[in-house]
Amino acid sequence: MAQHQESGQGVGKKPPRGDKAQDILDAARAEFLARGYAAARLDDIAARAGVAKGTLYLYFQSKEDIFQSLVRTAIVPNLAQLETMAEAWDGPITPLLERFASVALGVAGNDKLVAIPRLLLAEAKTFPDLARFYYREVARRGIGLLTKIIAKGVASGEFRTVEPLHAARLVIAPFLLHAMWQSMFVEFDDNPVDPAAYAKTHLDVLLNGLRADTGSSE
Amino acid sequence: MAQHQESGQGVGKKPPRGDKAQDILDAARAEFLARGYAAARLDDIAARAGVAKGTLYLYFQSKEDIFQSLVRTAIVPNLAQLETMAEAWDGPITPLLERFASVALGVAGNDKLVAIPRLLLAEAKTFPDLARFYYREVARRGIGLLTKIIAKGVASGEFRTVEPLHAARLVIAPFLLHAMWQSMFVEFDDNPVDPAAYAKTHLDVLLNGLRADTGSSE
DNA sequence: CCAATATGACTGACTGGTCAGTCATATTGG
DNA sequence: CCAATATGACTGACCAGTCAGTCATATTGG
Repeated sequence: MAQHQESGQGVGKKPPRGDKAQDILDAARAEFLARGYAAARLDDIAARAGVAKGTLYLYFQSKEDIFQSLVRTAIVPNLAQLETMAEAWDGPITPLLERFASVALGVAGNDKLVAIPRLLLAEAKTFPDLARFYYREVARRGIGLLTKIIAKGVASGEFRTVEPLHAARLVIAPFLLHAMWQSMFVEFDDNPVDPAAYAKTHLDVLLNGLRADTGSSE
Repeated sequence: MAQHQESGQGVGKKPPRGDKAQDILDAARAEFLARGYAAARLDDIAARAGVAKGTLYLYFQSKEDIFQSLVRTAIVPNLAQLETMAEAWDGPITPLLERFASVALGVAGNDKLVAIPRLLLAEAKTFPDLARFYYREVARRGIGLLTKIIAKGVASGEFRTVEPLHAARLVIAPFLLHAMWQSMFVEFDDNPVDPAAYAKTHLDVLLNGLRADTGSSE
């Protein structure tokens, strides 16, 4: 019974196959997200992906391998793009940070993108290799990028003297909080914040706090 | 079935053993923390607590009940204390926020305290009741407290006009980021930040950003 | 052009191990 | 001596991973 076939529907000829591996990863993300790594069942992942359980093993070695693939493909692809943009940037830093914030706002509100770090947070102890990978490819890289940008702003006198590594964290922390809050509490959060307005307040306060114009001591 | 009760428990005589329920909860926290809820084994929890598996069921109904008890006893007890302090506070808001920050710094660096929200973040979808409980008793309450404080600062003219709910989040976000970063990456973080210095930079930038003295527009 | 044959992607019933929860028995202390 | 408390071997459900079999499609050769 049962076959598949995506034949008929065809977008053109009849590619007998969409990318099954990708279907499986999408299904896996949804299941892992909903139940956690340990509690997610391969039967459910297979069902959601529209394949039989055995098929999973044609594309992946094990449940763990599926999880790993998921994490490895989740390196926000924007990161490289942001790096290039930052590299080329010439004028004042403030608008560059504003660009960053709008990207961050999009990421923080996108459940698919937030899902991976959230899972990894829960499973970091179980998959130290993955945690290390994520640290290197995403966390350290992202913070490093921001650190350089802030340092440039400090050097140019646009910002007052702060430890750039600290300030870099201050830039993204509010987005992280927002993402976590969302994913835990959406369903029953009375008095939810408007993400765009929140981001605006954040940047407003942060930039005002970083700006060199106050004669503040210290 | 099953009943528990901590009857005698006496602090007096010579309890050959302290409060077993508490021992079990401590052991459970450690195991849940290390492996996640689903992967933690009751056998291990029992072993770590120094009791037999059956004993767990004299004190708790089920694995889920243990987890729930853990979360319910984790309401940072400081919260009530902070609420009282804030209530009574009279002078300028800035030093009050500094007090808060130092408490937050302690919490963010304490693995035992961070463990619970981290677990809950992973399991929120599986235990919506617990998530709601935590939202009401910790998250909303904590944010509410900070919101009121900020609002007072805005009303008094100490801070410029900002949405207090947003600013409240800005206060704690960097501590959350720190806690998450720690628990995921400690083992291989080259270039770790000094928590106290980081907190200092945070407050410095935030307060400078909130202060009403800049003639800045907006 | 159309059998006959070959291929391998895909299936899903099955197995073997794991673990939450039970309960008959043992221990403790009043 | 008998509750109350504690034990740990046991059971039944559950699920990751396997593998013998199916069938749609491709290839061959008549």
